Amino acid sequence: MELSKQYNPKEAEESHYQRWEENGCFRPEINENPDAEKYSIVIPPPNVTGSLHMGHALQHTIMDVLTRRKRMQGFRTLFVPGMDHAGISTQLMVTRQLKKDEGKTPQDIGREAFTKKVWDWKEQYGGTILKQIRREGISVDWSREAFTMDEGLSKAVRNVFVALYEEGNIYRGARIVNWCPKDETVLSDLEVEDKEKKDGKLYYLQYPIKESEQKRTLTVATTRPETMLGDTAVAVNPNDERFKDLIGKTIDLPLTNREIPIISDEYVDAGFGTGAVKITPAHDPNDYEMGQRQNLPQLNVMNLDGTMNEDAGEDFSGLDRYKARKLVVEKFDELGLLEKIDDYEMVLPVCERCKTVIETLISEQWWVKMDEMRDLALELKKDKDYPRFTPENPHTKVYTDWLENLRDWTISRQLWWGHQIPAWYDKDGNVFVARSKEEAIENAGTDELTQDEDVLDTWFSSWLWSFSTLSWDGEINETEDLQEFHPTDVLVTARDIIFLWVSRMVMSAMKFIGERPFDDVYITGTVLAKDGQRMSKTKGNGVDPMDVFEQYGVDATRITLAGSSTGMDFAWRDEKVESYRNFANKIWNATRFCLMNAEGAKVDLATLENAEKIADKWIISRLNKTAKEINEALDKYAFHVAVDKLYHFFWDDFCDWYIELSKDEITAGDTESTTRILTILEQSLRLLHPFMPYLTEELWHKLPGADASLHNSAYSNAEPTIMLADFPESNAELINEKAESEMQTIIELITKIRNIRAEMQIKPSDKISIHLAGNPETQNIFASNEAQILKLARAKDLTLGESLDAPNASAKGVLTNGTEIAIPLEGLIDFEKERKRLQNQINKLETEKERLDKQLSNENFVNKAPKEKVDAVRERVAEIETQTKALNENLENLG
RNA sequence: GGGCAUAUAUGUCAAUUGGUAGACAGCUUCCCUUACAAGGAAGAAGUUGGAGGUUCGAGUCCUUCUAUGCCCACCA
Repeated sequence: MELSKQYNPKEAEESHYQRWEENGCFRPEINENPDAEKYSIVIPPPNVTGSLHMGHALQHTIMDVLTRRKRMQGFRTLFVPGMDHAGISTQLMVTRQLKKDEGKTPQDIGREAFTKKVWDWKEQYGGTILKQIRREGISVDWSREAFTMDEGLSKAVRNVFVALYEEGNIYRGARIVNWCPKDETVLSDLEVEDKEKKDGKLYYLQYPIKESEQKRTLTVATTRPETMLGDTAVAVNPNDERFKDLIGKTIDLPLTNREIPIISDEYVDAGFGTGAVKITPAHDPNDYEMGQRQNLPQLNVMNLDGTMNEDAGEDFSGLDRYKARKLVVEKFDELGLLEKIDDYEMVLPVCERCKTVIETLISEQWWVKMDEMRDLALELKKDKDYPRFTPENPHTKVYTDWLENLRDWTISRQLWWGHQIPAWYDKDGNVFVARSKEEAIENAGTDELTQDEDVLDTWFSSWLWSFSTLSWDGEINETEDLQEFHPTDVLVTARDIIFLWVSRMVMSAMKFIGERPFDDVYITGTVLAKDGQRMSKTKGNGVDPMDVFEQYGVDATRITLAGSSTGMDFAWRDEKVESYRNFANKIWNATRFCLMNAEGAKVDLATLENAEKIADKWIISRLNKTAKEINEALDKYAFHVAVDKLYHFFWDDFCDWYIELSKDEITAGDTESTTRILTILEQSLRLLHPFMPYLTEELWHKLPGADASLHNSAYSNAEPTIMLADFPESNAELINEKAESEMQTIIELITKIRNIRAEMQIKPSDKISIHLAGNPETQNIFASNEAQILKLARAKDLTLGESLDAPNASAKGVLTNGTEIAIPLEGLIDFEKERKRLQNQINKLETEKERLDKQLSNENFVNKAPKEKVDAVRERVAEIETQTKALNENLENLG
């Protein structure tokens, strides 16, 4: 069988996924071991809007690496896929589409028709996402795919709502809220973003004080003059001497016919602005609170679309808020009451989705009291230390701090896309919260009921995700999946939803399941654009993972992402994927080489245990050590360490040294050697598989002897696939430090000779002679590897002895263990060049020795540092002395 | 305003508990050697942002400064 010279990812990516899926490899049921430990992960459901971005690819890769390794280790694994209906975003997008296609608004076509359109939209774009998830190669169980609007998950939402309502943890009430005038819905605090406004203004308005003889005024400063129409007081600090006499007096509020009191409140900072604050309880959160304290009336002057209402007065009613602002300022100017306008940099709250500046206003909404659930989550962290964050810092602290300051959660949204609130009203406005309309009718004793128009916040369904995806719906509370897979093992997600989602999942699971939703939380870094900026559509600096898949292959992309995953943010670089694309090609070609010579051999694990030669013992030791390091790294979520070890093991140890050292035997068809190299290759492919599933599967099937007998025992009856092969664990007995150090000496020798050849500009085609002088043990090592040394150093003969037997006209060198090297160069040697070369090496060593001598002459170091550190320095000094001595002699002998 | 993180070779990033700094890409020289030029061989390249301190020893710990980023809170 002959492989092509280059790896073509597309071929490998074409068929395997479908086969894995059809064979049930992604399902936990494939595991036949009744006692298998379980491992489960639920995917953070991507929004049905848009498509997957690099952050998804990163998270998904990491979850899949974890899952695939555990599966190979024989765990009963479940990786649940799904999507989120993403209320506001989706409604926003479909609304835009509707406007574009038909020039209509949702109201024009009505609730039913609109939601149908959203479902169509969901089918289309959701379908794209599902395709993309498949392309990523992640081993999710599609038979358990979930969507937050599914029947079961919706039932869970209703039951949770009713349960919380019945115990008084959900209530309806008018409070000050964040309102998006464009989307015309309430937003929770977490859905509001800050936006810098550089050209902001601070307006100083003079308010006339009633019954003051000299027409005194009190100046207030505001960034939102239009809200003065809703002012119901002016507040000053009680200790502010300037205004003490004014407290209790009243203001004739311009542009209105209202009279408002001047009050005192500790909240006012006398040192800021004018020291007097206009108070608008209906349109500012701080003013709202002061209003509550001081019993001030709330005057709502705004409509829900951001225009002013009748209470703003005739002149303003119906005006857009910004036009109203302009008009208020103009009128104050006309009245001679506009003191000044200052430039003022400020931060404006905007809607996270549509970026419209939000308004704060009073509105009747549904709320969840979080106190009890918050305490459950805090106790879980305090008593059991769940969930454990990676990286621990800063997430643990941020998480607990946030919980400690948690406020009630606004859960209603004025949208049509989502779970409609299970509350019904009768003619008199009495509310009946129930699991269904029938139940509500029963409770109300009438069927003249109308359901609450609003839907629930998207997060009110996704906060149940860890268990609602395992078939819990609030009626069936004990499901097999729940029993088996909850709590899940780890949640892998991005930083920005720790509060929105992670913390809420903990609270809901503690409340409704009575246990944590996951043990660990791995927070990935952000994938930044090449320029180090955040990727964004507006900047156009985004990189689409699908394009990268197309160009470099899925596997190269996956291992790039995993290799970059230190928990820190990192900038995306095409060069990085390119080097892993090359790595994939390297793996392909190494396999190609092995297969070209595999006649009569097949994978046989026994060949790992009976190695005689140093090189074999060495590579087996390296393999086992690498397996150990990879397993340890993955246990700690140190993905970059695992990738680094794999890369260097495969490329440096296996390809550059082992294949080269074994080449003669392999090409000669020595069956034991070919069997062994195939076996080591096969083990390497297994280690690589979680990162590079397609390539490794493609190659594995080409290996003779790769069949179901290599599966983990939990999968003996499954169709052969590397994804069910036993993941290599490290066998401590096969880690051989002696072989590693002997091999190191051989590598050092060959490298040294190559270095001499390069520096002395010996042509690659010129075969040299090598003279070596060293202790008997070293001589032995070299003697038993003579053929390989000759080949890799491009030499014709090797002379070994206790002392050097070579002409003066030789290039010389010395190894760390004191072994001397001479390469005769009759006529070719440039003595001046050689002298320089030797002197250079001596200088380097002496610089190092000077530093070490200084350390050793420091009594404090010798006395206080650990003995092994001191000994190591002494040993190194001894090595340097031997080497410099030999080099100096060589230098002298040059004449 | 508060909190946190980051600053290491030209670039992007690593560096387990403090033990004297590595990878990839790029660069220089040589080689199409029968797995791979998406390759092989050999190299050059860093006062670890600045300044102090603790320590026998600091990229790592402490203080401070500078720059950048993130989060939280929002004084009108």
